[in-house]
Amino acid sequence: MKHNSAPTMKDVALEAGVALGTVSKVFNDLPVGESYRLRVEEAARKLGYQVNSYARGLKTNRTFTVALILPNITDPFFSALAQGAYESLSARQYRMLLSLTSSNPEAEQRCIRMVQQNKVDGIIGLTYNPNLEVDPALPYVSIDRYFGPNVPCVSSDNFGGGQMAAEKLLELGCRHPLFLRVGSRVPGESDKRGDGFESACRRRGVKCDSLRLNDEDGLVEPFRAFLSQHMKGGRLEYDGIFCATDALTIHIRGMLSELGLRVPEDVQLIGFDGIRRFTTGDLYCSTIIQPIPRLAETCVDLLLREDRSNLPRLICLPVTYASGGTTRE
Amino acid sequence: MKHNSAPTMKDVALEAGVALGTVSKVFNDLPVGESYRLRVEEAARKLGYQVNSYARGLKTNRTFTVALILPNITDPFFSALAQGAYESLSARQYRMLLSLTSSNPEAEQRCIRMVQQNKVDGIIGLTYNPNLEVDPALPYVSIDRYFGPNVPCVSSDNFGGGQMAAEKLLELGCRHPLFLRVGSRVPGESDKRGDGFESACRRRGVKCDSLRLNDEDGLVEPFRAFLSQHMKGGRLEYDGIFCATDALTIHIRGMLSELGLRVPEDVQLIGFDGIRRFTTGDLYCSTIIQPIPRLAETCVDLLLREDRSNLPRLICLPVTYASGGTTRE
DNA sequence: GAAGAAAAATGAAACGTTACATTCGTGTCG
DNA sequence: CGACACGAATGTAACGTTTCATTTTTCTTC
Repeated sequence: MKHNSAPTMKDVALEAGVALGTVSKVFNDLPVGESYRLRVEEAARKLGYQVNSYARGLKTNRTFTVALILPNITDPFFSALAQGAYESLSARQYRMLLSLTSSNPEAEQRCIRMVQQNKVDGIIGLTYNPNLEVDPALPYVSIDRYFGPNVPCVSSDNFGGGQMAAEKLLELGCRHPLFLRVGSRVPGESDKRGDGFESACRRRGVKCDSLRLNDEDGLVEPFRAFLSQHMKGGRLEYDGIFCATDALTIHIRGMLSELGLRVPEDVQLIGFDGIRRFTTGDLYCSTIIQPIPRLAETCVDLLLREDRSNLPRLICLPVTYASGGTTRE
Repeated sequence: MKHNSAPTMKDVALEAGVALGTVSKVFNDLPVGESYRLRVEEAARKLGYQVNSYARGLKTNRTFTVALILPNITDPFFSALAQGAYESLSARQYRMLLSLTSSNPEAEQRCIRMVQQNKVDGIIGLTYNPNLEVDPALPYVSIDRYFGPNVPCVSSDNFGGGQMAAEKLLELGCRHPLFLRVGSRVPGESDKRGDGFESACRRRGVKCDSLRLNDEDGLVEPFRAFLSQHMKGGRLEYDGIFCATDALTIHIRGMLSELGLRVPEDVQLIGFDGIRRFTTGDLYCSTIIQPIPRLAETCVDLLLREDRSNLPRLICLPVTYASGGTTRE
């Protein structure tokens, strides 16, 4: 043993008494005479050889690494997405580079740049920056945000989910539905939740109000103000609220009960996402469930598709409704 | 423009009319004449050049990438850890490769192998496999599991936290404490929680029972059986339970209330971890809080320390107690 | 058994960097 | 005014792979 540094293919070739190219073939599962393969494998084991994927990546321009860009990893929706993406990727022998942006457009751009330097094979991104610059040669799949015809976008059926929420609420006896969302910086596919909700109400001939809370102002005060405006004789004008996310639903439920309004007796609530409780795994509220693992898997499938000539522009995955105690059923 | 492939340093050098080495210096912040630097930067911008970190990694043996190995990313404790690790790493311009193992020893070994191939600069691992083979030349920091004198282990002060729980429970009037854990495959630092608890009880002259639930059998039935054995005239023999994790605490609280036992009136509960609720951010239960961001930051610090000659063997970070409604205070 | 074809192993070139030994140019001092 | 020294740019040799044009071996067939 001469060097104390990591053994290379050359060392293995020397040890096994074969040529460099032969060693390469063995580690790439290319046809090699059985006796050679055995000798090489033996030598590699003895030396503790491991392929250097940086050298390999340099030569082949494939790194078997995909970057996942998310706002954060603590939000259960994002962590479920990451878990799903990891599982789909590792099933195909891919590694996952995780980048977190705090929903900050500059951080998003920095991530993209950093990740492009790293020469990943593709990016799955859930980003808000409206004018991200990303190398068009690098496969990119966007979650929940449509960038244009040459970047596939994967999302749940937000419109359909909104309709579903409306129909459920009406079916459960609501007469005055309200749609509630917190204002996001930038339009995304999830805005269609409200569109679907309103469309279904209209079709059923029910008037539907909507309120957009500004998260910079804090949710609490503006919502209180809104509520007091819409109280008539101690009762809330609205008897059903569709909230754009489960997180919002939880907040709203808290605020309603502080004001003495009972859920679901006085007001029924439906959320969106299908986030589940830590350890018990049950839902926080009645909600439209996004198929998170399928969402992640679809992203990976699309990203790693061999034939990239005819990719779908926008994929909407079906959602389902489930009761979680904030509706009367 | 000749190639349609990504521009290289050679292209930049050609465009700027300087030598290859000069371009390299510019991108490594080495001293270069100002006029040259400007020319190179201009050319790079024009061509859209980005450093190829695979080529760089091959040459320098540094990749500015660290692997984080966790059982999963959906458990809030792990995702908080990942978030903290990401923040500490990205502050130092490092990228994070995430590997998930499902606590499966073979998956753990596969991860290590895969990650070693990828020539990361170091590994932060929260693993259970007792005989992991990891390249001793590769910096490794273990979370919560002591591997030996040459692998630094970062954990919370589990023993101290256990003591703290005992003291709190006794102070709040408990006379018959119980320690509850679910059996993990392999010993880790977190086992000391029970040791600390028992030691503090002993010192105060209080008898302390302990129960180890086997998670393969399911928690529910064995715990029910245990409870019924320890009921005396409709009252539980134990008036305070220290659960080894918050997750367990939540389960236990559910089972107790199903049996008509009130928390905290009849039984007080203290958990461990300091997991916080989705969106509201408050605690699930009275608990010993682990300083998760500091835990993560410490791992990164230790891993990226220049001088690796004199690393601490075992670091215990201080924990704190906070009430979360499952104790009487 | 020799010649030719097919199959398989070989080894050199290239991938895009960095690092180092060279060369070049400028300014200083005798 | 020439020689020297110093700083700065240059260009080449690695880094550890893959790939492909060669060479070598093996097998057919007459």
